Amino acid sequence: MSDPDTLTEALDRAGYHSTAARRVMAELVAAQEGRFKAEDLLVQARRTRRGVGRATIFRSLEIFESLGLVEQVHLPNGEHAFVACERAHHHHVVCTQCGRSQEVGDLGITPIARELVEQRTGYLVDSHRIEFFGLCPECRAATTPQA
Amino acid sequence: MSDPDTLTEALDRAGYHSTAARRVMAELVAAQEGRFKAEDLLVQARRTRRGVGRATIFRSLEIFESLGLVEQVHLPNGEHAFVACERAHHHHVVCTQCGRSQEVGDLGITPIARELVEQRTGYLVDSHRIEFFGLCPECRAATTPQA
DNA sequence: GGCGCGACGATACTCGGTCTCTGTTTAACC
DNA sequence: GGTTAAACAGAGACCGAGTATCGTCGCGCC
Ligand SMILES: [Zn+2]
Ligand SMILES: [Zn+2]
Ligand SMILES: [Zn+2]
Ligand SMILES: [Zn+2]
Repeated sequence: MSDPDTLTEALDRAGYHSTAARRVMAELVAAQEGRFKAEDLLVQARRTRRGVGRATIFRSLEIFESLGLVEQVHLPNGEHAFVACERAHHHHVVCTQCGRSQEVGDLGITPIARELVEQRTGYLVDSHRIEFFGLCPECRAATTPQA
Repeated sequence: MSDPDTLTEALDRAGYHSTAARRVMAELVAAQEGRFKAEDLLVQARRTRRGVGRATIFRSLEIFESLGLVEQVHLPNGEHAFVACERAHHHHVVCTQCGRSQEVGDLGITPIARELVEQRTGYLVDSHRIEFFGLCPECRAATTPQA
C-alpha cells in the first residue's frame, strides 16, 4: 500500500465526512509497511503533526476494515495487528521476523474448502480466515547467508 | 471431546505433575461442547468443586495447547476462545450461532498452499491458521425449518 | 453565515491476560 | 515413611488493548 488518496476517496465514496483525523489516518496507514498495531499508529500520529486520539484510531480502523481497506490479523503470539488491503478476496502472509506482509490471492482454496468442509461436517460455511506466517524474502536471505 | 483421562494421560506422558487443579481442568475441558472461553472455565470451576485460580486456568490452557490438546481460535468478532482437539494437523469449523465446533482434516490445503504462497510471494511459510465459521447442522435446520 | 448532525478527543473504565510472590504439593530419593 | 528440591496453585497487583461517555468542534448543507 502507498496511496493515501485511495483511502480518502474510498471514505468519501462511502459517504463518510472528510476530516483532518481521517486524512492523517489515511496517510499513516498508507505509509505502513506490512502489519502494524493500532498502538503503532497512535505513537506515530503523536510524533508527527497534531496527534489523533486513541478512540479515533480504533474508530477509523473499524471503518477501513468495513470497507475492506484494512484487515485484522491474529498473529501467532496472540497479538492483533492490521494490514492494508488492495480489495478482492484474499489472504495474507506475514513475516514473523520483520512484520512485512503481503496479500495472496484466494489460491482457489475458498470454493474447494467450503464445499469439502460442508460435505464432511454438515456445517454451512459463510466465512473463513486464513493466515500464513513465515519469512519474507529479505529475512530469509538474511538468516541463510549463502549456505 | 469427552474423555478427561486422555488429557491427564497426555500431561503425564509429557512429564507434568498430576495436580488437583489440572485434573479439574481436564474434566472441564473434556466436558465442553465446542468452543469455550477461558472465562467460561473459570466460572464453571468456581461453581462446582473448589474453584481453580484464574492464572492456573490460563497456565493449563497454555500447556494443553502446547500439547495439541486444545487450540485457540480467533472468532470473527475478535474474541478468543478454545476448542478441544484430537491431535494431527487439522482446522476447525465453528458455529457462529451456538458455538459448537468440529475439526476438519487438513483438506490437503497445506502443501498446495505452502508451495503456491512461496512461489508467488517468495515467503517461506512455516505455519498457518485456517478457521471456518458458519452454521452447524442443528442451527442450520433450526433457522430453515423446512422450506 | 448559521444549523444540525457527525465526528473528535480526553478521560474513565472494562476486561482479558500476565506477573509476582508466598505457601503448598508433588515426586524422587533415601 | 520421612526429607528435600523443584514444580505448582492461587491471591492479588498489574498491564495494555479496546470501549464508553460526553462535552466540544467541524463538516456539509441550506
Ligand atoms: Zn485474536
Ligand atoms: Zn521479513
Ligand atoms: Zn483442533
Ligand atoms: Zn450451531
